Amino acid sequence: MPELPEVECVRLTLEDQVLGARVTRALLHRRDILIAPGDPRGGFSRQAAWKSLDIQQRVKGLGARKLKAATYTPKDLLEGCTIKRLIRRGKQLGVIGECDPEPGAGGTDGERALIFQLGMSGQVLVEEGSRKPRGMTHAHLELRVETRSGEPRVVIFRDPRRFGGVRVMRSHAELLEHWEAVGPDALAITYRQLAPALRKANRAVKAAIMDQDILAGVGNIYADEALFLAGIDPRTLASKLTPPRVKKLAAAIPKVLNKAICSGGSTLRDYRDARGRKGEAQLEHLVYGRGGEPCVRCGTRLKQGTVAQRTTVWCPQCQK
DNA sequence: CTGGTCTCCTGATCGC
DNA sequence: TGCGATCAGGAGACCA
Repeated sequence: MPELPEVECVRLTLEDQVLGARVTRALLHRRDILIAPGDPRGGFSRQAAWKSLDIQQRVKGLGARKLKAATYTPKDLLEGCTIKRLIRRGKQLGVIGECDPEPGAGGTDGERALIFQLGMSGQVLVEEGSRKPRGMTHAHLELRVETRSGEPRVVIFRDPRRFGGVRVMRSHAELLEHWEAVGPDALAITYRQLAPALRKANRAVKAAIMDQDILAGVGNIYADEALFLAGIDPRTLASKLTPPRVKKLAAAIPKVLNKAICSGGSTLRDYRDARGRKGEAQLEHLVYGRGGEPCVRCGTRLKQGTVAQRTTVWCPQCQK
């Protein structure tokens, strides 16, 4: 379940593997993973997409369907583009492509961008070779690329449960505009940014820090970890937190995230980085997944319950 | 408007 | 060994 550290690990691996590579072909194997610009959940409704599913269909011509759909061209999925930048905000991964110049025209023909949202089970993988490996299931988008040194590689968006998706952005600027609506990145969160948002939040602090509009990047795992580190009961009303406690929390969040990045992210079930490697941050979880076990700090039995509709573990002694 | 609840989806795991 | 039930959870839709 990718949260910020896992997405950052994928980003770093992609940067290493395919920065500067040219996308020779974009293949969409499943259309309903696309999220249209401006549309909350895509130009293709999930049901309509399911009924009209065309396996291995090339992107071109999708817009001709009688769905209330945005029209996508291969270029929109970066075909003919060079991968210029790999950026991240919260749990979202942005790929910026610079398009090849049109024949006869000077300069380049602008930019295209994709945002990968991994959801629960999404992966972005880089494989050697010129096409997706045989037998790989749930590979919804395939970008065949040629690296700067001429090696064939393939970037694959794979997402068994399809809680994730790929957002099509017409330009780098549109991507940045989209991200402005998201909260500040959790890795660089400060007390000054966090405090006003929490003061207004009339709900459990755990729900508040998992709200991507308040803070981008914290999910269920690291919410529990950060709250433990800060010594705050996850059920505490966010608006009732005193400034010193918010300060503690603002410090704890980047701390747990950074630590997890250094360990390669948390692999609980199926998280892998872009090279298919597991992370090891799960070995360092102090509370997540440890309900009923003794607190590492005081030995008290860790409590497990539901907060903000999520399984939550905390120490009744250390977290008030 | 805010916050709580429902829902999407598949694979892993568990009890019998 | 097989199989149904249960659980996992990011985030948009929906509703009070």
